[in-house]
Amino acid sequence: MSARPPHQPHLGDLIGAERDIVARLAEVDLDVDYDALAVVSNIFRVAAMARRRIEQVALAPERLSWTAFTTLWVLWIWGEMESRHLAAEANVTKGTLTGVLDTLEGRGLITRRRRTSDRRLVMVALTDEGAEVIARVFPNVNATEVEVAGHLSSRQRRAMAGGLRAMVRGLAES
Amino acid sequence: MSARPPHQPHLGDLIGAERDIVARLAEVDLDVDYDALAVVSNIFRVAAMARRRIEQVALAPERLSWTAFTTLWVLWIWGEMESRHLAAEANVTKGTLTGVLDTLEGRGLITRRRRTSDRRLVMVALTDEGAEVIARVFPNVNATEVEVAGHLSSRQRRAMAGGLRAMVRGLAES
DNA sequence: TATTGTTATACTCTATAACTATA
DNA sequence: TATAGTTATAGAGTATAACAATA
Repeated sequence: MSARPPHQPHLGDLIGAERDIVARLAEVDLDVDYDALAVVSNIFRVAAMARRRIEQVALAPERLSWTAFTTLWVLWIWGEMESRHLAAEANVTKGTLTGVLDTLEGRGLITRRRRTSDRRLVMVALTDEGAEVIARVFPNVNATEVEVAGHLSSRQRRAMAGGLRAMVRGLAES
Repeated sequence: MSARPPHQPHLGDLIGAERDIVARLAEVDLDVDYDALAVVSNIFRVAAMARRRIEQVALAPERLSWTAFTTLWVLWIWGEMESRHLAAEANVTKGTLTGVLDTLEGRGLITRRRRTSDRRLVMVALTDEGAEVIARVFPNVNATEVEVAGHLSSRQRRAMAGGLRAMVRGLAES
């Protein structure tokens, strides 16, 4: 039982929140996997906090949306790429990608060209200015990532990275 | 150097992707914290995959959006609550919450009532039907969480949960 | 017939800010 | 003056489906 009065939820008191959840779910007599709940719900918490911070600190000053940044990043790392692969990498539908590419093309950051061998395909590449933008933005993104992961010991960081990779691999298969 | 030909990115080959990133960032001669990059970017990956799966498996059949589910969940755990606290818990702005509550109220899942002591405040609570819905939906959400976290050993799960809590606490303070 | 990219529709969520009613 | 909730606006993302061009 929590000593905290009702109508005043935890608001950042994570351990207290988790205790409340256990107590409440015991009341309603449901069979719950609390370890899985803790892992997944805290991944959502960290992801939301980190994304918000990156958007405010690194992306908003450059007027880049999250997806626009991801798109530039993928093109920066892997170079010119078919549109369908770019959509898969950036984790957006092809419809969404069309809109994002329209915006980035209008701002002169990417180019599109039809493939001659298969004229259904569109190749997307960074322009010089697009490369300049992502090279300027990424260090600020990484600095925010350092801030986020900096609350871990280096041992914790390694364990986290390993566990996350295992989850990504497992989810990609199933 | 990767043996993978250009124009065929990794698409699920996580280790290969991370190797490509290291190689490419060395080329452009930027000082990068790869540990922080790996932790944060893989948190985003797992969060996106898990959220998509939960939405498809558990929420879509009940016609609940992610935020609507979160709202019902918070009310289920902590009971009747001031609207401003509910917004903070559900991680949405008060404007967004107004819209979500309109929808849920229209479907008879929650109620709103003005506080008489301070008539600026609105108290939000589950209806009986709202409690039935969340009690029916949550086990399916938790089952998906088990699927997501099930790719970890129990030792990894504990390490993950601990690390994530440390990050949440650290981010909440700074 | 199947695939790629584009277009269209409808919905959800976001940030921001103005507005009201209350305190 | 400050606060809580509502309303309004514009933008970004989603799913779904229809469509034209191409294979």
